[in-house]
Amino acid sequence: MRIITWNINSVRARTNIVEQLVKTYDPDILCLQETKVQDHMFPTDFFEEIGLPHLAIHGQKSHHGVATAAKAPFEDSFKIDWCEKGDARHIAVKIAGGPTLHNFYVPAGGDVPDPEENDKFAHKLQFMEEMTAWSKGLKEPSIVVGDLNIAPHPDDVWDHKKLLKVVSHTPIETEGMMKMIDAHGWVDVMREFTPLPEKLYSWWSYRARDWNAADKGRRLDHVWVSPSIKDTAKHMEVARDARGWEKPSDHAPVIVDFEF
Amino acid sequence: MRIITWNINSVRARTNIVEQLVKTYDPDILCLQETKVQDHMFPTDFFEEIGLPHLAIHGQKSHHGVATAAKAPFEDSFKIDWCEKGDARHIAVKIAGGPTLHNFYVPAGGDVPDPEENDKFAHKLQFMEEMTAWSKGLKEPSIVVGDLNIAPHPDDVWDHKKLLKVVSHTPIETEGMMKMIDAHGWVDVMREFTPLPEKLYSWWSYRARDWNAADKGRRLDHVWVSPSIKDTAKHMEVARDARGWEKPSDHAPVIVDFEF
DNA sequence: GCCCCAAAAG
DNA sequence: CTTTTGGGGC
Repeated sequence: MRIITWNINSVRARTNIVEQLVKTYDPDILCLQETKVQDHMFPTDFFEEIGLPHLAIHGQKSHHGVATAAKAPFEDSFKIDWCEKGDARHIAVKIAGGPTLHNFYVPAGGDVPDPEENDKFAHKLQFMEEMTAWSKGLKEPSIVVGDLNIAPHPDDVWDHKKLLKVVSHTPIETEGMMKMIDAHGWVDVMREFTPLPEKLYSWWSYRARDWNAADKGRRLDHVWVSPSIKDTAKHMEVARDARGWEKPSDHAPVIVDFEF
Repeated sequence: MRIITWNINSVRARTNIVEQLVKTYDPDILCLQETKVQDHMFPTDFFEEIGLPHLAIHGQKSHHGVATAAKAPFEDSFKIDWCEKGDARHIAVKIAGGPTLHNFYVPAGGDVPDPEENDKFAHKLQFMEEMTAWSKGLKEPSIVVGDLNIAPHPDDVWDHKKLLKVVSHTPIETEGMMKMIDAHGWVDVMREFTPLPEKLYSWWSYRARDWNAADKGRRLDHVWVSPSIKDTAKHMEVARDARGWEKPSDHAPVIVDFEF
């Protein structure tokens, strides 16, 4: 079973590359973030046409929004309202004969890494705290995927020192993420297959002139599994080629194959 | 010598179909209206690549804008500032070994066909008056092309009666256009090749569900020549197919072949 | 409908 | 750099 997670940066503006991803990498389940579309305007017909007719979507106008699309029906699906903000940042599905799959879009956190001065950063930290508490209490085997907007390790960014004061790689965020991982014993699947200290990125800014040559990337996207199902993950790759497709997202898809 | 006039509704948003037009219909001179781009941002490289490297452009930010592109150099080019508004609505070129070619974008005129209530309609009427006076004084053989935003004859619109109170087909506009034609003795080339009462359109609204089947068109685009060079026009067609291309303009190109 | 622009957001 | 929105224009 192949699961792909991808921050698509508007699903309606990028049906072309979603189709290209599905044709090229053939996911069984596709988890999207930043769909930027209300549920009643979601392109359901398109997902049917590309062979992923089963949808669990949680969207809002303009911002955020997540969607999980699959070849086969889910046993169940539900949303969690993190920070009681009504934001569309999470959707969970129960995979038939498999674990529960949580699709997250964690707040980016704005520019200033100070919760006193920047409400968006405070929101990001509170979101992580709630995820940490939730991780601690979580009993059933689960998968967390999505854009968590934090690159936790020095080798998850192109320049550790330069990024220590840049939101996504500040100590309060990276240490918070490690606490969240410890709270459940989450297994960082990407790093199981590409161990430290190898560089590993999933995001390259639109603003860079030549993103590929400059390679100033960050690993903002993640796939975590409960320790009890660690060995079900058989393969991982970052589909870096998709970052170079026509009208790309600034994120690359992360692909993981499981055997449940 | 093939001349094509086309309201392109943003030249930068439609380089694809400009290329398709050039490949399909191979104009020697292409006159565009509503280029919507300042001169320093005009896609000159693109026009070089498609074989029309010689440019006379008159643009402004956001609105209006005309451009005349050709395979061969012009002998001269100049602009006229109609109504002293500084609008980019005209560019003229002297064709080597041929007449002077005037490329116009006449004001659309807003919604309410009353010059007292609607400044845009007053502007349109004043523009026509200035063009009429200019036509009267014009000595050298000339060609006028462009989006004149008036469909003068009953068979230039899909429903004459329904459009009598709709800007582009009101009596004050259609009669004004006939006066302008008389002022110079302009020969309406499109109607030489497709005589009344045959229906002839060059524009179909974006808002129509199925523009082709409904066929609620108007002839807003024109090609006129001085009476002395009437017989140099050898062929005319409206490239209606272009209205159905990918991301179309709401206007179709008008093609005229000349032998100077 | 579809273009432009200006803001806000990433 | 790229997306969204809402307003203006046609």
